Amino acid sequence: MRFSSRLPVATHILLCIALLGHEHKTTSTFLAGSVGVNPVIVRNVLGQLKAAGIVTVEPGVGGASLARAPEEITLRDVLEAVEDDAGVFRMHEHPSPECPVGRNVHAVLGAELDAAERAMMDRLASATLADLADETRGLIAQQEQA
Amino acid sequence: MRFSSRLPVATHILLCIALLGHEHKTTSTFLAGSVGVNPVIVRNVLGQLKAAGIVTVEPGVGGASLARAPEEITLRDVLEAVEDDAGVFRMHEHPSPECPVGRNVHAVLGAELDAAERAMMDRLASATLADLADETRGLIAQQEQA
DNA sequence: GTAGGTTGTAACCTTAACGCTTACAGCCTG
DNA sequence: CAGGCTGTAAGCGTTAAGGTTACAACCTAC
Repeated sequence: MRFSSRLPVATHILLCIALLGHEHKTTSTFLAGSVGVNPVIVRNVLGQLKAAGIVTVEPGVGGASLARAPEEITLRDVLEAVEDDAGVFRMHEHPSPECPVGRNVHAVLGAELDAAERAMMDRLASATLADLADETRGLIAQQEQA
Repeated sequence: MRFSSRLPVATHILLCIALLGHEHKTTSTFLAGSVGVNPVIVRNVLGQLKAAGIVTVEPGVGGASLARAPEEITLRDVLEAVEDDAGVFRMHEHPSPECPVGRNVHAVLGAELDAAERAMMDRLASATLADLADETRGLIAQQEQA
């Protein structure tokens, strides 16, 4: 039971664009070098972020930039951009309709699981790309001082 | 990015034990019938719940019962019993240590993802088996009335 | 206009996880 | 001792993720 690494990869990409975009051309090859994955994966993720209106990509010339202010991009936005929206939890498929428990477990447990998922999503929605960029900038400054 | 169905299966099993345990012998075969899966899967889940101190199982004679009061069993307990504790989110493995972003993304993003996971876990911890059993009992009563 | 670098996809492969099933040893009660 | 149950190992099929290669479409520089 584990999430794919698409959210971390996408966030890494966005941080690179936000922090390094002014001094490097953020091509898929450059980003792939920082993230440590194949450039095709970067292009796929970038495509999903573009479809969600989070970034713009220059075909031909190369490079990506943010389509919105970093304050307007939350981790929830990123997660929903790169993962399918089928929900986090998956019920078992064939509870017996003859059993009084099997007949109702879907409704009772489903409500609880949805609430748990919502709690996680709300937390992710409270973290913006601007927050993460600021924190990262702080760490970089510390490291340069040392 | 989806969870396995072990948590729903385990919860279903516990509800059966809590609600039907006094009138049926809750063998793995009986439980498998209600849940709609193979008896071996029930035995495996039951084994994990037993290891976590949530149920007791009678080898030989057959049948399972709750080891604690339903009020003392939360969905979080169940989740931790049946899923490995490696954490929900998984970072990408090879961010470049040469890139200032790659060097710090793990710390910055990891803290945020941990907080989101904790929010979900806290929500699950607030739902007890007693709550779910009560709700289920309510639905059953409604259905019998109709 | 052409060469070089870039994006956008499609196709294929490998690996890992999940769930299902069969099989069998060990245990208990009637 | 016979029958039913638990505990567990082993193998199979499916699905998803991630990596890689390949190639068409696009843009800029020369």
